[in-house]
Amino acid sequence: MEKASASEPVTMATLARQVGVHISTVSRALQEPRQETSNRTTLKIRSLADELKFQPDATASRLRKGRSRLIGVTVPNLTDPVHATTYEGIDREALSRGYSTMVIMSANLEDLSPARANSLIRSRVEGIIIQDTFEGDQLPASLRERGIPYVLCLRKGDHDLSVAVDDLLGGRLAAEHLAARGHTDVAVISPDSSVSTGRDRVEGFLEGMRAHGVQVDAARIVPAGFDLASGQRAAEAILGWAKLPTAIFACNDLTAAGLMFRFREAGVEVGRDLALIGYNDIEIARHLPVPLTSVASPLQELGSQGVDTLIDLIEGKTTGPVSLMPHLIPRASTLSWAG
Amino acid sequence: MEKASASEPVTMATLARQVGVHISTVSRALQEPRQETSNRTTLKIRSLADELKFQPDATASRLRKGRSRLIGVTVPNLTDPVHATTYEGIDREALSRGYSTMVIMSANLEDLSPARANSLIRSRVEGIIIQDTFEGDQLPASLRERGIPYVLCLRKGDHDLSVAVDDLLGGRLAAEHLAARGHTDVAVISPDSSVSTGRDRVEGFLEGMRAHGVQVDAARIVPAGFDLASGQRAAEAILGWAKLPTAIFACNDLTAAGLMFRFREAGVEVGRDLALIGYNDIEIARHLPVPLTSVASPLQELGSQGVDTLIDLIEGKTTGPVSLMPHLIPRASTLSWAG
DNA sequence: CTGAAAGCGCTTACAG
DNA sequence: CTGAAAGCGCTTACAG
Repeated sequence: MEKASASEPVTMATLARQVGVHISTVSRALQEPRQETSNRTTLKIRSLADELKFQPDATASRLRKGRSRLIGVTVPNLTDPVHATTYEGIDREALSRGYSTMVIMSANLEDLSPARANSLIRSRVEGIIIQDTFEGDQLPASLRERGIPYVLCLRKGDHDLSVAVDDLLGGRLAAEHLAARGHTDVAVISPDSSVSTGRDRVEGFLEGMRAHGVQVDAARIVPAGFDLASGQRAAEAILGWAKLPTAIFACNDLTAAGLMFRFREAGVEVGRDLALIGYNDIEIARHLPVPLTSVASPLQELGSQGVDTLIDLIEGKTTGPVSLMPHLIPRASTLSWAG
Repeated sequence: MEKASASEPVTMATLARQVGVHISTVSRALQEPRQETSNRTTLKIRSLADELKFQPDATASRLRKGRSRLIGVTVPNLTDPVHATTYEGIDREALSRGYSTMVIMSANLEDLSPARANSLIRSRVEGIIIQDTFEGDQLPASLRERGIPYVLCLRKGDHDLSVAVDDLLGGRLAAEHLAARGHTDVAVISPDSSVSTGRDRVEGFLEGMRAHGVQVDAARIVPAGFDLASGQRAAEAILGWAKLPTAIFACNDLTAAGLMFRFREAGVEVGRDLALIGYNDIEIARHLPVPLTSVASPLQELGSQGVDTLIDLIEGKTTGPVSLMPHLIPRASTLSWAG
């Protein structure tokens, strides 16, 4: 509650004065990583720095070195556990590589124009991980033009280096799982088609079903978002159909949970009456009343590879896109269907 | 993919040279907020800045001004929607007040010592919002000693300015709701008692029940965490009791969901066989198979008040602690109990 | 209004 | 090893 009287901030000049050396000597003594030494001056400087709890001004150091060791991250929001988990992976890896991260939630901004990176650019981040790209996004081109290294993470773009899960494969895995269980009348919940994850999962699924001789009727593709409420609305729509499908691929775990909950209200038991597959295998999936079969994405890993790729770019190393493998985790929501 | 040839970065010096004026004139012309003007030089500078997509180096500006306009935030993690939502509220308000935020996830750090704020201090944040404090936390004292303004948000501490929901009241609301429905045999799921939210909710609840003449047996207080899995474990434990309670206060929505799911597996239907109350009213609460009665916390509001309070502190204004009111949202999980 | 100078707190070649 | 100087990109009192 009480605020210490704002005493003069401790700078290297303070330490220099008190030890009686030149400021450049202080700077050298405190250089990270610290070398083992028995130099008395160095030791004296370090112990005084500890005592006064000196923290060097990163602002000044960045300015002088021309390197911020800062990575910018743009996310749509952090309340979606998919984005939060990926960002956690990014931050953890960035820390271990000696970088800090700065995150921008585009949900908190007025518009999604390239301007959403401006505050990051002003902070002179060395590169940007774009986790919130969408169809028609101008940001990547704008960064390319300015020579700022960037990587798309989670979602892909048409002409940009991306670190993502192979969502086409994920969709196919879901299709194969259902096809192998004899499902031919299936529906797909298609989340926001302006982002690659939604599009690819649906496409991979349709392709996978086709490979098994099943053509999914366009009328059985239901548009939705990435959340619970839209899953419930989708269930509502499906309940109005003349005939229920025997299986549904939801492209997203929260959406799947919404479907499951709404169906149950209507007396349709997922697993028994209807097979259901989610996507990402977030924590809740395995804990739902009927444990949810889901295509697991290695999200933490995704974030950490995103950082590694970006740092390669920053350091001028050659790198390529990264595509991580999803895998399907079968659970009761697809296993107890009678057929 | 291709990286633009890293052309010379555009600085104010670049603009000055091209327009043929002194750099200080450029600085003045680009000062925010921009004044309307018809000064030709100013207009020329601004249009060149736009053309070259000049973004002033905030690092340099911060150093010179001695103000970073940066707020640090420490959170335990961001995968918990409670913390993510609060942080979103913080970031939104900070933006609208002209500040940026920098977040530290303590889950990504080796230890929780006061050192978790060091990178924020090195970045010269003007103040810190501590969202992850716990019993015995040394960080607040350490910041006080250094004269760095800070506010506890969400969780409270013993001697620190905090912006929090009145969790004692929240616990009491839950107790009153249950007592009014005739429950006398109740259990409490007590999350991590090293954080104030857990302690206060339990204490308020016990007090509220006592006010209605109900003494909760210590054996009916079950320790747990803030997540689904620990709710399921708690349900497991309760299912082993000789007699089930008629109502449970879970202190957390995810924990409540875990209880609900595990009970259902065991044939115990929440709402019908057992009343259940969660806390925070996160999105999932209303969407659960049995909609969950929950004590709603205004988390976005909490974050935004946290920022306002911190900025008051930074600007040397007098402020006091903020306590926001929770309110109970009754749903089926407590309404259909037969009594 | 504009220019010239000083300085924010560091780091780093360059001498000694 | 240490000191002295220059400079990173800004901003801001001070002159003119």
